[in-house]
Amino acid sequence: MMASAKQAVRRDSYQPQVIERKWQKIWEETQIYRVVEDPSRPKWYHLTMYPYPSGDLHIGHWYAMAPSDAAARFKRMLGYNVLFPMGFDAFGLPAENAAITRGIHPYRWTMDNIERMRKQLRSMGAMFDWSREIITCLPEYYRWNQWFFLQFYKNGLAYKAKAPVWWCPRCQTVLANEQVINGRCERCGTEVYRRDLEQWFFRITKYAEELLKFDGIEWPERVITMQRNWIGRSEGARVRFETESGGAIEVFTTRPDTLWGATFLVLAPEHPLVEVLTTPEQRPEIEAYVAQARRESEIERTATDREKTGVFTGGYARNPVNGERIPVWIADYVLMGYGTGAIMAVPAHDQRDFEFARTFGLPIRVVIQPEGQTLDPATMSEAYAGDGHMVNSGPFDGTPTAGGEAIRRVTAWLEEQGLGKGEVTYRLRDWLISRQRYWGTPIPIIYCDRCGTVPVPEDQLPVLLPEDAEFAPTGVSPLKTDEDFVNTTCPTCGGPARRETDTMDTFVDSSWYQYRYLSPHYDKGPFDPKAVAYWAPVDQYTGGIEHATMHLMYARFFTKALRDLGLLNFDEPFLRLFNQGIILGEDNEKMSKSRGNVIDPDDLVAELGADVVRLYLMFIAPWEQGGPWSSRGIAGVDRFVRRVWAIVTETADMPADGPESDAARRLRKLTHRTIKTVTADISGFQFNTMIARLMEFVNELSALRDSDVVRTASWQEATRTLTLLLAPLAPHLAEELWERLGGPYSVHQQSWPSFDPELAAAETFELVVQVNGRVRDRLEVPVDITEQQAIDLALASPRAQEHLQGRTIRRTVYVPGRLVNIVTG
RNA sequence: GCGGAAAUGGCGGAACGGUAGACGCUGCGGUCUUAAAAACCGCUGGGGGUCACCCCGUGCGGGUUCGAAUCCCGCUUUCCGCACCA
Repeated sequence: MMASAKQAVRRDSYQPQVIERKWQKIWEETQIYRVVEDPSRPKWYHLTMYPYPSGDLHIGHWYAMAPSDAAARFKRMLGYNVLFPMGFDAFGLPAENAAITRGIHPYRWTMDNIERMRKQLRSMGAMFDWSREIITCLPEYYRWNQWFFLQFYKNGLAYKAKAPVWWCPRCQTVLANEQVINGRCERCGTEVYRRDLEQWFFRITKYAEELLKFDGIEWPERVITMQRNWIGRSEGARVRFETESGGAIEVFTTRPDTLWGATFLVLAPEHPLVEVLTTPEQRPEIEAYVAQARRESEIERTATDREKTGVFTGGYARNPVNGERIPVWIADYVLMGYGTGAIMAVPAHDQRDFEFARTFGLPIRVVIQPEGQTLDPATMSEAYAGDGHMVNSGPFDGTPTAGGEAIRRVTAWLEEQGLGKGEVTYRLRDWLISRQRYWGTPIPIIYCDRCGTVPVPEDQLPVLLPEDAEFAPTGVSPLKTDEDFVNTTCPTCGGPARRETDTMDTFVDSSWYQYRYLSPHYDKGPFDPKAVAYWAPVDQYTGGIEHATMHLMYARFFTKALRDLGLLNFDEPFLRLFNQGIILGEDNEKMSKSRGNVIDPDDLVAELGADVVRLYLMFIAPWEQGGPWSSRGIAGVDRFVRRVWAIVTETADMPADGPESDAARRLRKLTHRTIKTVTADISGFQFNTMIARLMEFVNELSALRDSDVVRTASWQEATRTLTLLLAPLAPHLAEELWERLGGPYSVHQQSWPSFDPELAAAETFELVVQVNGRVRDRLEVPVDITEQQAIDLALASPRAQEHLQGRTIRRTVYVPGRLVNIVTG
């Protein structure tokens, strides 16, 4: 007897390995996640950032994708036609490194990784529509990068210019920022420097102003702020300073009202006029300084806390507003990439200029006096950047600076005098897309001695990456040395010509992939306009905060550029954005192989099943926050799942022939209250509190497990509802339970349960009685209690009375549904 | 450095300006068992106590408010991004 009962229990215990495999197979056979355009239903496009195929799916991928899947499934149960695609961001540096260090071709390495990761992704049980998979390193994808490049080129959005790159003189190759370790080449340890190279740019700055507008999109405020700061709009004026050695230095200043206080100019070390202005006696020092600056990163150069360095060129310029002769210096904190690469230094009113002037003994002149005090350059300890009135400024003496008044008047005057003009500049720079690498999209340009720069005609796309590339251990791009690739004929004159050997930044691929998913195999253009009309733009985008500025800015730029080319008819690619946090190791540190704190999702799936992993990831913390992994924590979720399994399977075949007792009615109310709160939670991606509510619900069911309530309609409603509420979170578990409850296939084609507001409403609440803001009593009262009744009850409370002894009541504060606060004198 | 964010028990976290610590973990005690595991039940911020009670408590220092974890000002620490990693 005992033995067979135990066996029966064991045979019917929760076996995720069995049910997960079973349902994944059935879902695939019945293609329930395949989606097509359906104008009869509202669409919902949920996009989660596609992974780089680095090798194995790690827990971070799960953390991005599993809750996204739950959100997408929830929308589907609400009746939306939901598109939830997946693909691979397949070009990039690691594949090329594997080729160099291990002799594996980047294509092989990448495709093998994709094969493995695809399997791992399937184990998650997500509703990805695999028929729409995209892989960016395949010609059917990257030819459209080339096509976009050509459209941009034709429309002045792609251009070539010199820009600095990290150069290793030993390897004779360009290095990425991450390949430069403490100023040295990661491969050979040689000290590296920045060298100018002709490279391709996309003119994102044309859209700087529009990119500052976030109308119609619901993005986290912090991302919007970061993008605003990244674009860095400044209003000011451009002013010309004539030099004595010929040529003029143009500076941009946000404070034209301080022009009379400009006592020297500072050029970026890379500024073209440095060469002209430098006097013979200053030359050795200047050249040494320029060489030094080329070894420093921008972060180092612009650090405001380090000691100011710089060198006098020996040259002078004229301050256009007062004719004063002022020296021209160079300093590394001035960057060629911002403004004009030259600044006028006003040490009295700019902190960096002040420190520079103090370091080198340059004059400081006060031209803005704050009201009620007098600044003296000799005794000032820092620059004064506040308001006041102009002094030592010729015709403008006495002009108040408050409200930008002085800036407006001086700018107008500069324009009148022909000395300068009002201007807006941006910190945002044009997007440098050239990479001196093999594993990327070839830039479709041909150089002909006779015809110059010639774009590859559209009908000759794609320009294919040569397969038989040689990967030198130095890292020199194999395209450069591939004669068959480089040598071609000019499309215009038919003469001998050379191909561009630079490839594109992988951010080009990810700037429009959201549209390729809509018609992944369309070959008449980058996307089928009909599919775009139905699905685009993305309704919900989810991914890491690390993409706040670059990827998300580039994708916005692409959408606006494609709109202006007539390819799209909307302004923004992603209507809503959500950034998930990161999962740390059990030691609260970032997961890394060297720390040995990496959690492998494959192991967890094998041991506990995908549903438990999914649930735990959603339970661990608020999704936008993330947090440390805990083996103990996931064991708790495993217990929860087993309890759900036991309660539902044990009572699945129970007849609902019992009477609806008070306990059953209370359960019914709890069921509806749970639907209400859980729906609100999942709508806002509050998965952790959603699961906590479900745990409370299950704890209650557990308490009733051995009572008569299990034989009631209320119990059946409760277990069916629980299964439906779990469906987005734990899709396999829910499907299996649904089947055992006798529900029709598939639980994922059912509607999200709705609640009866009357049943979900509470009948009483706990009225808190405070005296002077401190809790003194709690009273169970009906929800429809009036203010007067609540106050009377509070005043009558013996516990409150104790604290009211000998005091005068000044006032009472009533918060409906919550509390009464009695305030005494 | 610049830009962005965060800080609550032993741990992860919960909390429309209104009961701080839901839910889970850990720990302690118990039920069941020859025993253990599992499962189930109870307790679990600190201090005091006359044990149906009081005081303290949300990184630190101020402020606003009848009332502050929550809002404001000033700090500290930690994390993320900084344009060729993706």
